[in-house]
Amino acid sequence: MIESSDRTPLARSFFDRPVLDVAPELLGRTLIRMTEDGPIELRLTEVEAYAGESDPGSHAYRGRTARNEVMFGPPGHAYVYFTYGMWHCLNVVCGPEGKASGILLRAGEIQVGAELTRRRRISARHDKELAKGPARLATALDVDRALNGADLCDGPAAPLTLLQGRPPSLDQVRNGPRTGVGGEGAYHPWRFWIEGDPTVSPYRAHTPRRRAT
DNA sequence: CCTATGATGATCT
DNA sequence: GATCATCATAGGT
Repeated sequence: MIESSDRTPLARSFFDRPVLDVAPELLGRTLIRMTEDGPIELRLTEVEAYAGESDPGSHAYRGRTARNEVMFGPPGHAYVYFTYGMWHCLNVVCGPEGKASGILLRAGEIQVGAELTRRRRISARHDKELAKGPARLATALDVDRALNGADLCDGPAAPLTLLQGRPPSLDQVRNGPRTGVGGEGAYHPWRFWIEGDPTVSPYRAHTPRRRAT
């Protein structure tokens, strides 16, 4: 009974709520990535909410574009973007359809398939670093823009699925400012993590780029 | 442990 | 042309 419940994908209605309600409840959930070499399972320990057109930190702040259109679509799908010329990041769309949103999956603990992730994460010195940071998480799970728009509620055989997992007790959930997000009005305490978990990434304040010479 | 910096390209102005 | 929801590395403490 408990076993079968653990393998149940999160219902789409779980995501069809405001991001700030969904984000803390994603902690402890299991993300399954089905690869050609086998499944990888990760327990989410850190996420960050982006509230769409009203949020200066959000990719959707300036309205709908080709890149961010998935953020405006139905909840329970993946929004994947490419950044800094090298990295991918994975978000979950939630909220009512038509209202842009995203929750950045920032870190997690690899529970199944660690040997598959180590191939892509050569520089990780400890397994706790395999998915410690959003681009590391995407790299470990072999996520790129081919998965942009993927349905996360389609069952464990799909390329990407969110399961119910093992949520932490509420007194272990913390929140604080978002990492690396700058700009006027962008400072909201919308980063959520499991306190004391060794896979949570270190906080980094936003630092403006130096101008090119 | 820490901070500073270069890598690399899509996106938007 | 500037910005960007980042990471790995080098070198100092």
